[in-house]
Amino acid sequence: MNTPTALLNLDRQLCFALYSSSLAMTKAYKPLLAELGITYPQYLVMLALWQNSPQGVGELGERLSLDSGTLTPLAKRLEAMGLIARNRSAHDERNVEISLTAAGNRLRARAEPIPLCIMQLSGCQLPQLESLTRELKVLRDQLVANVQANAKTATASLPSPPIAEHVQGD
Amino acid sequence: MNTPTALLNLDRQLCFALYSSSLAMTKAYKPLLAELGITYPQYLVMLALWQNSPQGVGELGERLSLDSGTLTPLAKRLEAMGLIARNRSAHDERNVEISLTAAGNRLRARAEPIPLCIMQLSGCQLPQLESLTRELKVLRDQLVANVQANAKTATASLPSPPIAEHVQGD
DNA sequence: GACAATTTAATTGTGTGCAATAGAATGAAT
DNA sequence: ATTCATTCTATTGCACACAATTAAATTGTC
Repeated sequence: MNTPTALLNLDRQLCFALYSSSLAMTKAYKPLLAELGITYPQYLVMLALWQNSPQGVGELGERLSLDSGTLTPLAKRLEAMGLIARNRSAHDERNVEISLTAAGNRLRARAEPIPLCIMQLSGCQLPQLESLTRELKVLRDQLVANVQANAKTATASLPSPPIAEHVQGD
Repeated sequence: MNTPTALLNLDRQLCFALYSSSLAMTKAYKPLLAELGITYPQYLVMLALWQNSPQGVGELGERLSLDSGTLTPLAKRLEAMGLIARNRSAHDERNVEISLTAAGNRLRARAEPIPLCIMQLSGCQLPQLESLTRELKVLRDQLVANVQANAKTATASLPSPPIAEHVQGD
């Protein structure tokens, strides 16, 4: 038997390391955000709004790489909590502008200690976190760009297998 | 105005870098996995099974850090596709053993070119990917361990704010 | 001004993730 | 043997993610 699984080893997959550490990160935030009454994706939306308050749904989606199918219900929940307001733009009625309410602004103060809590939970020093963050952003941008490019040229992604149906069982 | 947002800047958040690159990775896999007829989490389950075929639901959940609420319906879909079988253990009827079917085994051959495709899409060299994978696993394990420990000692997570309600608006 | 093409958000449907609960099986103590 | 706590998987309910479709508003062209 050859070693066909070597490259498919779960622990070698960058994708799984990403996936599992992202889920672990979400779980680390959960109790902290529970005190603010919001979820992790809602927190990301609030972060984006704290930086730039009236922001269109499309803009926000671009920033967070989420589409309207995700953002619309999420924003409605934040609106129901009174943290944000949603209003059609006066200039272009197709756009929905999302803005912080007073309560949404106040929440920022309560969120400020969170980054330090997370840094402690991560067990890393700041420079290490920053370097990892930088590397991940480069990876993300590469993936987005290359996947985009591949989708345009379309067609060939996986090399079509040589119809090899005679595979030895384990 | 002080600079309270500095640490809350979205682009400085490791959490967001993780989150967005993990989503980008999922999107990179999607067209490749579509040819196999499976989703990304289903692919992770198959990776785990290709390494070790009869595996209990609990074992699998531990390996992938997913709970039964996620795994049960996912496994049922893989079963409906004929890629795996689910059987109660003879020794302990509480355990459900998940094993690859012949079709599940055959699928491995078609999955083998995937890692190289992803490596190309990531725009990185192998050593770089390996080092990033290693760093992420360390981070994940740190988070899991520390969050676990914190949950046990319970109570204090966020420092209770000094009831500061007088926040200047933007 | 009418109208086709485009842009934008919302809706619908499927598949995760996960907390909380339920329900069955096991093992230990009586 | 019965009871009780424990250990498993399954179910339920809620909140994402995202593809595909719909619907409304705008722009460009005539």
